Amino acid sequence: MKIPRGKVTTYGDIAKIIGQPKASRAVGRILNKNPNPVKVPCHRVVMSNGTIGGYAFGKSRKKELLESEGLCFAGDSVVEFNRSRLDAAGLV
DNA sequence: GCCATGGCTAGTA
DNA sequence: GCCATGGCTAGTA
Repeated sequence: MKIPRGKVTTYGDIAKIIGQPKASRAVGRILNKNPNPVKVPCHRVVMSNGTIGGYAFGKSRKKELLESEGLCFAGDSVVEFNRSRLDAAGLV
């Protein structure tokens, strides 16, 4: 919920924040079960290389949501990923 | 491309 | 044993 509209973060960054830097994959598994999608913006979590990552309702849906928040895609990659990426400090 | 990692589930006993 | 990842390495151009 600390990720604002128009910004994204990564599975790995969330793992680091919770003090378990190797748990990035587990973070994805948990987000997959998000009981309150959109409200809890799991669609704002992408891969460390700037590609879209997964989504329980399909990647295309995830892309739509992010585009509606102002992000752009080139294929499966977020354009200007480093500009839109929230750094770890922003999550604390 | 490989593999460590962590949370979970299906399937067996 | 699967997977909504990530980091590192070998091998190619």
